[in-house]
Amino acid sequence: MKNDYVDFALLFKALADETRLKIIDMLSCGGLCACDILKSFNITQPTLSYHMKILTQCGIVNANREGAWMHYTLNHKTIQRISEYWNESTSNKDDCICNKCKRETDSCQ
Amino acid sequence: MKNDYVDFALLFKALADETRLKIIDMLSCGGLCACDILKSFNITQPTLSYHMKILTQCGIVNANREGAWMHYTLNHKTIQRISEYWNESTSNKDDCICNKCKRETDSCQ
DNA sequence: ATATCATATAGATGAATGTTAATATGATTT
DNA sequence: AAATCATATTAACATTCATCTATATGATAT
Repeated sequence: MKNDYVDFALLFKALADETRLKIIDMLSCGGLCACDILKSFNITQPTLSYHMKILTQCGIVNANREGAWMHYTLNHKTIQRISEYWNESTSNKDDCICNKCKRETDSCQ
Repeated sequence: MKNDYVDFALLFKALADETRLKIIDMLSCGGLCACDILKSFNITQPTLSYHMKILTQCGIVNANREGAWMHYTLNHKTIQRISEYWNESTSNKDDCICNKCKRETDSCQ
């Protein structure tokens, strides 16, 4: 349970940047290579590389080398997990953590 | 369009922290006051106040003073907006930004 | 009005983040 | 094997973030 918070905080951290949100949007109807993505931004190539690393390491984006190019696609499994987490975490549920907190004060660490 | 990225980056930034994710989870089946939330964490009262400010300022959490207490609830409108943004941004769409980028190279700033 | 309880603000601090220039690595072409 | 194109890594830097202690404010109870 606590691990969930850590894991998803990491995923949301990857989404907490305009550049990366735009990259995700750009990948939504198919893959692109780094050089194509770069054209749409006023950032240097190392900066893009840094952002792509964040997106790939947390599993939101897949990276595939195609010769000299890196081809990036969205990882829809992770995208779905984020969606599900958000829906579940923000909706009423029987085994809610808040009930637990009311019962046993120290159990929510 | 660009504003969307900035706005949602701010919302995801608010979600990019374990403590705040847990607070959201705790509020999911009803409201709580700050002092009750505080009991579940090993943080000081000012630190909690800081986190609540981040969550309320971006509109994810509602704050209502009830006498000496602050009563916090989830703002389901914002929560829904986040859900919709994520679904739309990560799914295929006709007017996708990537098509735009392919047509006119400089139009994606 | 004073004391107490609940919350907010200010200032300080160490750690993490986003960026760049410079350089390295990896793949393709000549 | 040398040159070139595409991408990654390193080191440095300014900025932002999460946290604390100390203090202030706001509300209730005595």
